[in-house]
Amino acid sequence: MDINTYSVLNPVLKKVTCITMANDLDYDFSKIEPLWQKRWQDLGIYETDPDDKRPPYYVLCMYPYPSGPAHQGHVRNYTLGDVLVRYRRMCGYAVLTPFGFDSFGLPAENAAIKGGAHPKDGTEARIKELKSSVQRLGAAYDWRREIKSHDPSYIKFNQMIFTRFLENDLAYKAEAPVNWCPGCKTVLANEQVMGDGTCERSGDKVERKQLNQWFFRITKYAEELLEDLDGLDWPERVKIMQRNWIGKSKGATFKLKVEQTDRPQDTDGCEIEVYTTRPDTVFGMTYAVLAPEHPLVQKITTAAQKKAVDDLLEKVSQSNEIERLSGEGDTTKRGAFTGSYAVNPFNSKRIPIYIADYVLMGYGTGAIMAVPGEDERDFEFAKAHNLDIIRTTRPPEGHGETPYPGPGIKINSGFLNGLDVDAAKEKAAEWLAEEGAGEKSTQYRLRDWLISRQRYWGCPIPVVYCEKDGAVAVPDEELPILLPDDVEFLPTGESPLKSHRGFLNATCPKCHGPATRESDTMDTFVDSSWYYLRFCNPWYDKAPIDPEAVGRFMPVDQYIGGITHAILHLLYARFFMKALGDSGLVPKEIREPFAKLFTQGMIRLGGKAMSKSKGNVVSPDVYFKTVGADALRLAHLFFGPPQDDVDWSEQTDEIIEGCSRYLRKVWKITTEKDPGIENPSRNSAAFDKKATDKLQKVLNKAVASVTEDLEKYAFNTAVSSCMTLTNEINAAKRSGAEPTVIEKAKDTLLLLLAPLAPHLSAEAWEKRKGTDSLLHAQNWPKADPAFLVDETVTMVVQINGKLREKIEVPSDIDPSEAERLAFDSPKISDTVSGAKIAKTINLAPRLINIVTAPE
RNA sequence: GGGGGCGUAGCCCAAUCGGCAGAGGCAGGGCACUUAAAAUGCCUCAAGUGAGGGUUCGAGUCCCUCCGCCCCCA
Repeated sequence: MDINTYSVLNPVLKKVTCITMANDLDYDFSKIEPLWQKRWQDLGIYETDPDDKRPPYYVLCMYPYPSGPAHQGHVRNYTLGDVLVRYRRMCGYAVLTPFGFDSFGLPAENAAIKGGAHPKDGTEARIKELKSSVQRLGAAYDWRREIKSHDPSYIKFNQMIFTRFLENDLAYKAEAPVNWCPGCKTVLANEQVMGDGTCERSGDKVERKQLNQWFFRITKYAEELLEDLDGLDWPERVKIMQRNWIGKSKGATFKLKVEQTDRPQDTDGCEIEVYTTRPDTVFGMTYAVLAPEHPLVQKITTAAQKKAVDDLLEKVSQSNEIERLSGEGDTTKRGAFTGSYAVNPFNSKRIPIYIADYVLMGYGTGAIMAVPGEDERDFEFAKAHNLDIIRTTRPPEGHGETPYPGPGIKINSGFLNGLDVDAAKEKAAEWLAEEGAGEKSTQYRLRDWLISRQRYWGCPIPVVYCEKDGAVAVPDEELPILLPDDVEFLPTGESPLKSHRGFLNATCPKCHGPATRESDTMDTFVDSSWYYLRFCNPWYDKAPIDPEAVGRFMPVDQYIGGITHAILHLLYARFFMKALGDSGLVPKEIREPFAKLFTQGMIRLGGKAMSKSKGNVVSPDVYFKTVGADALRLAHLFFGPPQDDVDWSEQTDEIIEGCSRYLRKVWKITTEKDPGIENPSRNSAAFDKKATDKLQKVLNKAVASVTEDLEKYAFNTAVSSCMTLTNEINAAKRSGAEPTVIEKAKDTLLLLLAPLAPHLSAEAWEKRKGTDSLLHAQNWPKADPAFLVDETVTMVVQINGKLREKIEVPSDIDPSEAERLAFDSPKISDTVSGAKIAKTINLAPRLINIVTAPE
């Protein structure tokens, strides 16, 4: 036996961790693991074809961005997926287990700007690294199906989908405010804007700017996206996040006439449409507020107020939404009077019109009626600007001066007086409809999906602009539009496509005149919104998606990924499923892509999620070398419930070492020669019956509980059950249990470990059964129910809920007999004698609780 | 500010429907093996469940309040 100590310098913990291991010459994981990885690949046992007769089962881990070698977050994700793949395969399913790379995206381009490799070369190198760590982990994939977003064929079909969306009015171009960094001269995604409103790269103050951009009409599906959540087997918190994101609210819209301006000729007949979720509070409206971006602002601002309004507009243009809605800062400086008034249609009262930063143009109508008596923010604003405050709901006793948004009886509300809030909402909406002044209205917070990116490393949007025909889609036969390779990456912030003549010069498909190509590329969320469909048949060349293969494999039976994608990716993919169906690209019946979702917990280090961008990555490589992939995988499963976060620390290294130790123990037990088997002269009568029975019981219970645990993804307890069985095999050997049963227990242990520690169990199995028998092609073991029930159980006897006695009773004991036994036992009879018994809770054979009556 | 989650031995975590607080691991202690150590095997130690209140015959589990940590939205 060799002993090696490896020193591991953990760059973030700034600490040297020693991993000590003994190399049992037989269990040489560094040889076994690559060998089995190659064998599974060569045998193709995880390759599934459409004509497979077994029932299909689609397991998918989220499409990773190739950021280089894997880190522990990847390890966890692919380990969870692989356990399910191998388990379902042993249960008799034709498992579809593809893998691919979300290979477009900003980091590769930023690296090129900083003087690194061309995004294409850099990305391909990163893919190689990630793929190699994933393969070294031993996760089973059908690599024939590999997809990369930047493959010309994927680009072609991505562009085709865009064209179909354009034809079906699901894609359109419009002006939209974007985050603009004046330093980088580029548009930023929301997540690139820091909390204080500065650019994450240059630190410049981010501005809002209007740009003409491409959108996908996801709002068309707002209601369906909301309703279909109910039928999904997803974590409730993800569904809640999506519901909140879609943000459905019911209310009413109505118009306020604008009056008393200093330019009546401009504003005559001018109206402001407002949206409210509380039409019952209309009589409490004491002012109205427009968003600073509202088109009527300039028109209704009087000469006297112009300076105040312009100052506010200037201030607002420099702040982002988070600042605007945060409620911090001096409220008096966050709004300005326009000098004009509006008329409340309910009571014909004249109210002042303000503009304020807390009203956003993108939500509702961009204008609100302000009810400071019932709304916190309106209240603050009214106080600061000395505006009237009228209550319209009677607050509970002792509520004080503050606004009261809750339920109650309407007051100060004309014809709504005396009604409760809900009835008043209805009645106010009815009144609006009768008067023709407004109507009931449902609003969604969800906005259309802006897919334009002023960047190089993404899928080009297949459109050309022609002086005569305007924006024209590139015909399918001219696709793909590929990115030119001969570009320079300069830190100007401008996409190199914008100045690449060869790329920009195009011919209009309609008039064949000169045209300019669109230089924006697509958001990478587009690529990841349909890759799971392409996986069903990645060889299909007639269309982006093979409807037949999709019909067979979709929806994804188990989708696995991080909670970080709870909103955007999952919502976009759900939208795509519906939009692709309505565009005729997939069968219309499949409306949801992911039947079941599992969100794994984060791996954290230094309080942050482990990721390359945060610079706190711990590579699995050192563990592959020191303890092997199986031990690392087992530890990831054993850390705790897979949905919980894990803090990477010295403790995790200790757990990994413990798992390594455990696997060496398994190897020793399952591969050693047992003398009992070799010596046929010993007959079964000589063996310890009790120890044999005990092993049978533990063995079958382990099968039952591991199966149950795998079904509910309690991998930590599944590992624990395997450890219990292992310990029991050792105990059974010591106490002389029947060798045939011991050998059966060893076989079973390997079967149970097959999904969890695949390499070791496969090798040990082969040593036991010969090269013709492949562990991972075996059937999943079944527990014999005869061994799952115990003949006797320990019955607990309580007095007033406190444990007083334990009695061993037959498990099928008659309840009255059990009660008699309980009362007859000395400890109980001593305590209870003389006391009055109020009642007895009889849960024989598990528990009896005797409740005494107070004296 | 709103929404969601978590809190059990020194540590990571178990605990079906509310029914004996402990399955497993790490660390600690002891024993065996060894010239010795490592490795291995066996044995052993440990909290009353963040705090307070409520419901109940019985609460880690259900309800309320508070504390601490994390995530999402604003």
